[in-house]
Amino acid sequence: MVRAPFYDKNGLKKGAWSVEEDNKLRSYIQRFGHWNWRELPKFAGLSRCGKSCRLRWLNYLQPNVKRGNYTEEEEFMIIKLHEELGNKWSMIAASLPGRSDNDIKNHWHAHLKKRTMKNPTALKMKMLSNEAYQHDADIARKTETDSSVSNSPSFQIQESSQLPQETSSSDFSYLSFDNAPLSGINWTTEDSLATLETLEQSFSDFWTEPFILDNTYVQNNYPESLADGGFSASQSCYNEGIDSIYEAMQEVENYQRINEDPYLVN
DNA sequence: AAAGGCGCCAACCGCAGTGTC
DNA sequence: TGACACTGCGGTTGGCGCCTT
Repeated sequence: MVRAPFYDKNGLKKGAWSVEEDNKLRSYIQRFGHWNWRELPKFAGLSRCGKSCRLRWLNYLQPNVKRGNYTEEEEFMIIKLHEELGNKWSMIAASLPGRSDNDIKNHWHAHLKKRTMKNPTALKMKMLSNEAYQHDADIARKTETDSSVSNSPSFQIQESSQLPQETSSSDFSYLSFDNAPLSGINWTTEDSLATLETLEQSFSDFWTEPFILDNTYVQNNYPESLADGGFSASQSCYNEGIDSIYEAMQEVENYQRINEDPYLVN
């Protein structure tokens, strides 16, 4: 599965990471943080280049890294965001907590790309139906009172999470573009709730994370100008993605609602 | 049972953007 | 302001494991 370990001409180790190396890197970063990737391997006692350490940490060793078993919401988000952002894997990853850009990229090439290529119209149709539904829903919402708590997205999300399992799983079939059922996914009420909470969290994180006083995170993910309240090219780049991510969040909410009402989509 | 092909994923590589001197 | 260093991103590759023949 992984490349056999070997040493390059500079004496740097390449290829698969050993458990011992993982432990060294993990314990060093947990203790001291990653202040300088280039220098880090020397201090951590690793014969690796900084890049390799960084990649290993981000894609594998970070405590919050989620592995395998993509939920259908995650897949939907990836498909939707990829349609709007293209191969901006880091942007897509920003809206999927615990998933690395590399992981998402691999999942796209291994699974989702084939599905969308096999039946692109099915995806497009679904997108359009969601947009149409969103439009109707917006109009309906405007007719109701603004003070109603039940109109808040979080309330609706919680409502939809109370759905019986059968209803939820059957209505996700459009994601399976070759008409084969999605395998390995057990859509449960708990999953639904957890995923939606995750999505809410992710959207919330998108706004709040730049201001978290975790110097590691700020140093590596956001330009200082953001924390300073200034403006930069990088900020505009982030802003560019916000709309798409927000739209994708709405799409996910939409099909949760659709699942709630079996008469909306057939 | 063995061989070959394919899928998947960890890891590498090169380039671009940003920061620092 | 230009050169250099560092970091992050996206494309690509190597190779293990599973599946098919």
